[in-house]
Amino acid sequence: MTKDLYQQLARLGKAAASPARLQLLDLLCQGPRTVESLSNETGLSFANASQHLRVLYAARLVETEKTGLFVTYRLPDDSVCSFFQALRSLGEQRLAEVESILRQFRDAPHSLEPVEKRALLSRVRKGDVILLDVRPEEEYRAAHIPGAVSVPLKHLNARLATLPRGKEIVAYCRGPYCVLALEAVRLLRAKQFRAARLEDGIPEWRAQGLPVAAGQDSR
Amino acid sequence: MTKDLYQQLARLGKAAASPARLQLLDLLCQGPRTVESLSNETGLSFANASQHLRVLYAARLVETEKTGLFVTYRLPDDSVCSFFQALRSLGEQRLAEVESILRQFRDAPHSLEPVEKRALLSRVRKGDVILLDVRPEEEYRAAHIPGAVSVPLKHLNARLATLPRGKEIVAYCRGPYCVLALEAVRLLRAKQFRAARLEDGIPEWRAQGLPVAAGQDSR
DNA sequence: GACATATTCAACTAATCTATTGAATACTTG
DNA sequence: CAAGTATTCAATAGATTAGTTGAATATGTC
Repeated sequence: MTKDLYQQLARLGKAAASPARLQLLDLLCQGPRTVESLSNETGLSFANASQHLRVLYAARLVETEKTGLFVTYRLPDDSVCSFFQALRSLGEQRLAEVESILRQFRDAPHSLEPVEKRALLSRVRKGDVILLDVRPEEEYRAAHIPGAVSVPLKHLNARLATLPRGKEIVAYCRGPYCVLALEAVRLLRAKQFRAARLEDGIPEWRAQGLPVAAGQDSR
Repeated sequence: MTKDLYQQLARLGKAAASPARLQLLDLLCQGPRTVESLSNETGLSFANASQHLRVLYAARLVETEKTGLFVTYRLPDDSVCSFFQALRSLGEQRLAEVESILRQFRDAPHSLEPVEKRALLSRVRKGDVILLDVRPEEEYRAAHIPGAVSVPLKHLNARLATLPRGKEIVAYCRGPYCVLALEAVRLLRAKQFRAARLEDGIPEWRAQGLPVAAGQDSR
């Protein structure tokens, strides 16, 4: 009977055994997306992305919703993202290569200290700090830190004029291993803005019991 | 750079993609063991068990220690067992087949209600309840619930005479999916003992912050 | 109904994985 | 040093997986 258990759990292990599928899961942690969007974001060919999504679907790790021509893939509940984070945590503890990658992110200049996150929220509410969400807007709409402004990295240059120079700017993206916020901070500081990177993405933020909003930018 | 991350995490996924390796990890959660012991307990051939252990070693999920002819495999730290439990938890939430297996265990007669575990400890200390650890003795020595008596299932019949009839007996083994305690309870009740099964194994017990002892039975 | 679009399927090739078998290695014992 | 024991390695065959290519399917538009 317990052979069955290991057989079933191995289904999940197999689903997690491909770099492509892990990247898809990581993206879906930020919010639901279509196959086209996932293909674009990951660089996988269309057919290949679809194939991997079917594998994840067979393992019950994703759900689908069809709207007209478009199929939207989403994570069925938090357990899948929690599992992805457990896998990543294990990697951080057991694999020097993962620790090294994380170290590179953390040693990058202008990373926010692991400050009390609620203090950050408070300063954002007071207007003392501008919080930028530099992910693609569909991810912002799915979930974002309250008070954050959506300025996708690819639009950052065009939006610089709208950013106040006198205030500190904190940028975040998909989490500890995402380069978007690093890039944004680099760009902002090159233009003499005071900027820093927040390591947390939405899943990490949510896991700490911190508040999360959704929908359009309320500005 | 983040492609690297997924590549590295996929190493861990691949290690977890085999039923045989998951069973080995599950056993090692109970304590260190030799190849021979692992082979016997899992039913894998010697060479096959060794091969899978080498894969786990390459993924940095196990460590080895050689003593004379014998190689002892162990989990390097709690993160590996925590990951196994995260995988199992995901299975419980996402796979009907895993939920069904768990249901079969929970619906078995004479399973202890998820009672306050500290109350159980108290009653064991008072001598009101006899707590039996029915795993192989080497697992008991590695770690056990304080106050538990080691009576491996295969020796239970021979040890019946030493068990008091007037007291309640609670048996536990490797965790929610282990049949040893179910079998022990069945046997005990057939001989008119008052017996029940505790679902928790040592990893589950430890994860709840409950105390764990190690070494020989102190009776 | 033809055409366009989004997605999935099927077939193929190459790579990877699993279990077995027999050999090799490392260590112990007499 | 030979023999025994525990473990790992290498080779093999068969099974499974990954990515590509082209076809098929489902839906929308005109």
